[in-house]
Amino acid sequence: MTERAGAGTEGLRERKRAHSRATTVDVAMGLFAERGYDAVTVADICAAAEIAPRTFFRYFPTKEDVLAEPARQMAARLTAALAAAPEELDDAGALRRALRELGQYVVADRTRMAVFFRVAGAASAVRANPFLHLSGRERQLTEELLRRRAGVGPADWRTRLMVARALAAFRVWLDDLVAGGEADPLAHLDEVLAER
Amino acid sequence: MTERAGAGTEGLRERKRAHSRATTVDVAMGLFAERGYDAVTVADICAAAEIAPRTFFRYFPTKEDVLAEPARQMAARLTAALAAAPEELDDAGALRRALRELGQYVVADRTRMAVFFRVAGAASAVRANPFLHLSGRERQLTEELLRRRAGVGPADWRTRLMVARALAAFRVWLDDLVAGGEADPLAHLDEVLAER
DNA sequence: ACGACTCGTGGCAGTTTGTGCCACTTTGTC
DNA sequence: GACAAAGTGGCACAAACTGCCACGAGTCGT
Repeated sequence: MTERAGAGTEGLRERKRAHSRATTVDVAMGLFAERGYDAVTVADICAAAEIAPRTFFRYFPTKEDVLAEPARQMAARLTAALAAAPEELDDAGALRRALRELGQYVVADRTRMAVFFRVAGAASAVRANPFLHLSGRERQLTEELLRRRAGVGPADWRTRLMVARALAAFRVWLDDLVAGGEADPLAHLDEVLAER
Repeated sequence: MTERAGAGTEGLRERKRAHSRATTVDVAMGLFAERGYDAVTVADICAAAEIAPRTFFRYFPTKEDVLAEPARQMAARLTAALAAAPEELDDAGALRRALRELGQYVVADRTRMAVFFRVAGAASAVRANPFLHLSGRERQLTEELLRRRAGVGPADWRTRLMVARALAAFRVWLDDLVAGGEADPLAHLDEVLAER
C-alpha cells in the first residue's frame, strides 16, 4: 500500500469501479422509468450497461438494490449530517438539523428524485421504498445519536421514540413533496418538523 | 348460490381452503423456526404441508407472504379495532384505543408472536417485518380514520403525522416487547402511547 | 338424482433472480 | 518485467415465480 494518494483520487481501480457502478445505476433508472421496474430484467440492464450479469450481482446483491440506490444515498447523507451537527445541540435539535439538510438535498436534486419516487412507488419492490428504507435505519441513526453524545449502552425508549417521530415527520413531508403542490417545500418541512 | 348457510360455515370449499392455508402457514413457520427462513425452500414447505408448489403460490403470491401472515393479521386487527372504536372519540383517542387493543392481542398471543418476531427478525425478507408492515399501512389507516369521521378528500398532513407518530410509538413498544425485560407490557404501552 | 358447470388443485415447461466456481484480464507493487 | 491482488466474464445450477392445460371434487339447476 502506497497510501500516498489523496482522498479524492483513490487509484484507477476505484475510479473505474465507481464509474461503472454509477453508469449502471443511471442506465437501470432510465430503463425503469421507461418500461417500469418489473418489465426490465437484469439481463436488459446488463446489455444496456455493457456488463456481464455476473458482474451486475457483484455491484448489487439484488435487483432491488439498483433501484434503492437513491434511498441509500439519502440514508448515508442523513447519517453524515447527523455526525457533522454542532456538539452544543441536543439530540432533538441535531436530528432536526440533519433532517433539514437532507430535505435541502432532496429538493435540490428534485428532478432526479422525482423519477426515483415515481418508479419506486409504482414498483413491487419494497426495499427501494424511501419511506421504509429510512425507517429501517432508525436503529443505526439512534446509535449515531448516542455516539455523538458519548452515550453508551442501548438507547432508552424515549430516545428511540424521538428518532422514530422525527423520521415519521420527514416521511410525511416527503409524501407531500412527491405529491407536489407545496410552493415552498423547505418552509413546509420546518413546519412539519416543528409540529409538537 | 343457496345462500342459506350461516356466515361461519361458508360451504365445504371455503372451509377446506381455509384449513389448507392455515396448516401451510403453521408448517412453514415451524420449518422457519427450525432451520431459518433462507434455509427453507418452498419445495420443503410443500412437501411438509402436502401440497403442490403450484398450489402454494396460489395461496401466497410470494414466499415472504407466508412469513408475513402474522404481520398481516396484526394489520387487519388494527384496522378492525379502529373501525369499531366508539364514535365519540376523536381521531387520536380512537387510534390510541385501537393500538391498545392490538397490543393486548399481541401480548395474549405471546408465544406464537415471539416465534414470528424471532424468525422475521433474522430473515432477509423485508415484507414480513412487522414494523415496516405496519408503516406500510399508514395510508390505509388514515383513510379509515377519515371514513370514521365522515371526512372526505385527502388527509391533511397533520392528521397523517398524527397517525405516523402513533404507529411509531407502537413500533418502539414492540421493539421493547421483543427484547423482553418489561414486567408489565401493557402498562408500558400506555406509557409510550401517552408520551407527548 | 343426474348432468352441467365452477373452482381448487396438480403437473409441466419456461423465465428470472441469484450464487459458486474457475479462468482471464487489468491494476498496483517491488 | 515478475508477482500479487482485484475486477471481470462465462458456465452451470439452485430457487423463486408464472402461464397453460387437464383432472377431479364441490355446487347448482332441473
